[in-house]
Amino acid sequence: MVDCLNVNAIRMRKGIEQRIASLLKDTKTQKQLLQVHAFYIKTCSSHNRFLQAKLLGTLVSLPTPIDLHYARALFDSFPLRDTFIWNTMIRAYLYAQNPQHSVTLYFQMLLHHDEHVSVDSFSLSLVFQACGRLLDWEKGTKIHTHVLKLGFAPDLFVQTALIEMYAKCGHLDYACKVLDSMEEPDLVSYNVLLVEYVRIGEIKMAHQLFNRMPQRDLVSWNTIIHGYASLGDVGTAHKLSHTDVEHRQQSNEALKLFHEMQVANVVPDRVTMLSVLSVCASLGALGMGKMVHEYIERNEIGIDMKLGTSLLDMYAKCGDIDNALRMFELLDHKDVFTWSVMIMGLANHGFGEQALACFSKMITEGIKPNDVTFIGLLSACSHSGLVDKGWVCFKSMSCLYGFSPQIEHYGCMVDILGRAGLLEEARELIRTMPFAPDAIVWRAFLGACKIHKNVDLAQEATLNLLELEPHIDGNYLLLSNIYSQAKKWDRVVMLRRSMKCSNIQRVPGSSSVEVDNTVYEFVSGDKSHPKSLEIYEMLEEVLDRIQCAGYEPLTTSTVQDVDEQEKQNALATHSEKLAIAYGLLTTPPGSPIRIFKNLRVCEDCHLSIKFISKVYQRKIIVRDRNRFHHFYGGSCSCRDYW
DNA sequence: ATAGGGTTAG
Repeated sequence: MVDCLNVNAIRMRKGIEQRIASLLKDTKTQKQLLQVHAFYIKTCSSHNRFLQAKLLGTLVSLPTPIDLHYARALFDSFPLRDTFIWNTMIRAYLYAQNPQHSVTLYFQMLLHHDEHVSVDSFSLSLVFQACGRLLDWEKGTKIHTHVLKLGFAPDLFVQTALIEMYAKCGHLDYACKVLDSMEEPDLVSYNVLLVEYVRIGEIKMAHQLFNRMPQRDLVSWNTIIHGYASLGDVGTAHKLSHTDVEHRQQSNEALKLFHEMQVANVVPDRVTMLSVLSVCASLGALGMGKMVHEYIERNEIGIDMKLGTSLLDMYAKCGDIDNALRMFELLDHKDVFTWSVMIMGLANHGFGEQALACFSKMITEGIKPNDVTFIGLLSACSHSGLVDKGWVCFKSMSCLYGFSPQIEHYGCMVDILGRAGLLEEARELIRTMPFAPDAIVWRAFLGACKIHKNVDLAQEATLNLLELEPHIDGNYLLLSNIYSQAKKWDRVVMLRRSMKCSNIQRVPGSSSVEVDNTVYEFVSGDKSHPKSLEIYEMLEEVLDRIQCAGYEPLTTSTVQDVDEQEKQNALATHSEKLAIAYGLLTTPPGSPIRIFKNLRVCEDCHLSIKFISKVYQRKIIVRDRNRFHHFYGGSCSCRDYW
């Protein structure tokens, strides 16, 4: 009789345990887990280590962020904790962005060997990941000695974690040593090192490693392509002070690798698409970007938030703001990235009011802005001349949203004020802001001095700018422009001379135009195109026709004191005019022409493109260094405010 | 159990 009861009790208990285990399998949120936990406490009179481990393990593996206090309470409530449970808690801290606690717990674990808890290869690889994230090389090295003492040196996962730890802490040499010492490194061991090379921008080292890898998988290809793509992006690579040409080379290398990857029969996925789209965005290659979009649709790669944001960004940066807006509307889920990209896109196209409206809508929908969102907003105000609204944004940033403005935000404000002609106010802001002004701030101010023809303020700004960036030709040219506007030719000559003395190379202005998915590039006076003759004939026709319509060359925007005819000749063959002539020649009437210029458009080109858009009835979209100009029917979307 | 992804001033 007694035996029979026991058997039934055991059966029942087993049934409940199975029920709990299967409930845990379907647990998706912390709330659900709390319910299962409550059920466990109510029904399981005795402790079950297996189920406890499962409870904690499920909690830690939830796709949503978890409450670490609850996880820890769960962990502390277990009377007997085995290695697996300890490891799970270490993992919980690691995943919840609290690696410091992972390390602490690891050391506590070492002290608990009386409970027959012993560190294993899982504990070690987790704690190395934690050290890596903390950049704590000293602890990492110390724990490295545990590996040797405990005999885990040959473990593949431990070795891989060691590589990552050393690499993240900046000791690439040690990381390489570990890799070289491995008898059978697998793909992941190589990939973690590859990722770290790319992260620190060591693309050459990354590529060398990539070349000597015994095999390459999707992650390897995506990593190296991403490496080139991110270096090719002017925004991120500025810190590394690469030139435009280098950016372009890196972008093209990314595209080349994308091609090689397909030749190697590795099927690109959404991650690959993100890199390729960012390359299209930075090159301004709309045709290529559209092809990527089609590829995504054809291969049924779902457009999630990240991919959608990337597509949106590509369209905006390639000048196709309509498709950018369409993409934005199509997305069901938008986060602060998506909204910020849209705001920035509208800002760069000169749609200031729409950018502000977009921000309001974002707030209504409960999305919290971040510091980047405010860069977009302020830049919208600056491109559209919205001074008061700019101040409101700037002030609301700290008052309403709790951000303290960074130098980028001050830079935008300086630009807003300066462009609007409030030079003294801009100068005062530079003086009082809590940052030492950087080159970008001075350049913005100097640009404003140029627009408003203030030689005195320009001079002071230039001294500061040249101290910070003595090797950038554009800085000299900016001042040279200001001098020549004021007809101070002796100063212009002086500047030229000092440029020559310092051996500063001029970056030539160049413009490109995409025809049939091929990008053609022109420099000023370019005769290298096979159809050069036709292009110049076209250009002559264009100049004739716009002159009939009232265009007069703005020779004041030339930088040399030569005679009027020479000035006109120099202006007439500016790269953007050549690119447009080629566009008119090769694209069907009525179709839009998209031009990309590496520098800012000069005033004469801006004026003549307005006329061309009217005479030839074309939409002409120009992306210059700063923003987009949409020319149509004789006027420009910037309303001459740039 | 370890590896890869989207926004940033002119």
